[in-house]
Amino acid sequence: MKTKKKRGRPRTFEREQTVALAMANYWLEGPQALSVNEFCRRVGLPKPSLYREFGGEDGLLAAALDHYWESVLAPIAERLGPDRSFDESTEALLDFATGERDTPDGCLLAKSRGTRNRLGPTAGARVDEMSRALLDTYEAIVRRGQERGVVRRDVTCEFAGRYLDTQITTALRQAAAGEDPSEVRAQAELAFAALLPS
Amino acid sequence: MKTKKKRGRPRTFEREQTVALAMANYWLEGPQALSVNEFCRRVGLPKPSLYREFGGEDGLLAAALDHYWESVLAPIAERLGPDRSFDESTEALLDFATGERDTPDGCLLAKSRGTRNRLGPTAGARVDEMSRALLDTYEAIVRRGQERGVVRRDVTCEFAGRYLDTQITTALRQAAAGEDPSEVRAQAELAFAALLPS
DNA sequence: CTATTTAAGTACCGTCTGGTACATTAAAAC
DNA sequence: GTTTTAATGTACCAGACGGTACTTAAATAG
Repeated sequence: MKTKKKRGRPRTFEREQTVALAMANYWLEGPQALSVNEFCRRVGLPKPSLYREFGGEDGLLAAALDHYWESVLAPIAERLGPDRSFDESTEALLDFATGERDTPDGCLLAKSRGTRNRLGPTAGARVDEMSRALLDTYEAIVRRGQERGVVRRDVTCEFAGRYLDTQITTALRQAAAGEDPSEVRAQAELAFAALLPS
Repeated sequence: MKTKKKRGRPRTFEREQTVALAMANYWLEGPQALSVNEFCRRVGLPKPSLYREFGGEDGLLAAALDHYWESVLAPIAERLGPDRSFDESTEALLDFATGERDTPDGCLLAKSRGTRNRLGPTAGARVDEMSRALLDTYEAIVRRGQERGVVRRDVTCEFAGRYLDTQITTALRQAAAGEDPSEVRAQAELAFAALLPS
């Protein structure tokens, strides 16, 4: 299909770049702390352009979350695949939570989950989907660990998956709050140790 | 000393009652979610009275936090005294975090800590003091547990105290988010198990 | 050329926020 | 009585918020 020329004024709006900027800004400050006004001011974008493209604050955050999933979380989740051991997987998760990075501290999804009930319907639904996908990943990690005998079997993998989720979320929150990464990591490792066979 | 009569119009403002209402409302909704306007509207209090008594939002929250400490946390902390075993202490903490109550879910101090950097100077200082006092309590609980051999000795009691604080804060946050109390309790108990001797 | 279509961007809307000026009221002091 | 003091409460402030009407600009269609 040929891209037939459109009729009106040509678009100068760069959607991808705007979404990336939205992700970076929401990531840095948290969804509740960044206003539409402030974001438009920062990136030099007229508000009507934003509203035409994203429908409003809810749509902008949803687009930012989608981009965050595609560019940050999905690649990490993939690398937690079945060829990795339980220890390697938890190690990788802790690296993400507390490692040195050029990106903001913490996790955009974790910050969004922290204010879940103050999100719009679209962004809220995205958060729920992604949380569900993460939980499934954690559950699979635990299940493989149980099969290989490195995770205790007297808890269900669903429960242990939720426990893993809770502990990682906690570590991400601490990292975002600026706590000492080595302290955060040590506490998380202690929490993970509760999953080992007794 | 005799209470000599004051000169101007007599005061009808009830400070204690207002502080109690402020505590209840901040507890229920979180410090960031309750505006001065909304609070005054709810309790039928003119804003100038509030500003004369508390100086502003910061002072009101600080007063509410003081009241919370005196009426809620200090009585609990006292009951965690040296006559209690480690298990009894953690049990009592979990009861506070997840038990049935007539008060709001979660903990006003925990909610305030979650938004520490958006607090005013006075309320922020109160939060820091109370957090410090809690940490000391947790550390003492761990130390007694170590002395009695029910807590592993290969971690410092400072570190284990911070770990306890992290886990209790997490449980309180989950409870405030409306998660199933038995699930919250089970996860916290698993996390506490990491402190037992191996 | 003119008409039409589409995007860009100024300038505004109503609502809420934390905070306050000021007129009013009720007591004690004289 | 009048004056003085201190509390009350209406009515306001400037600024920020999410969102939008409308003018202007830039392209194609005829």
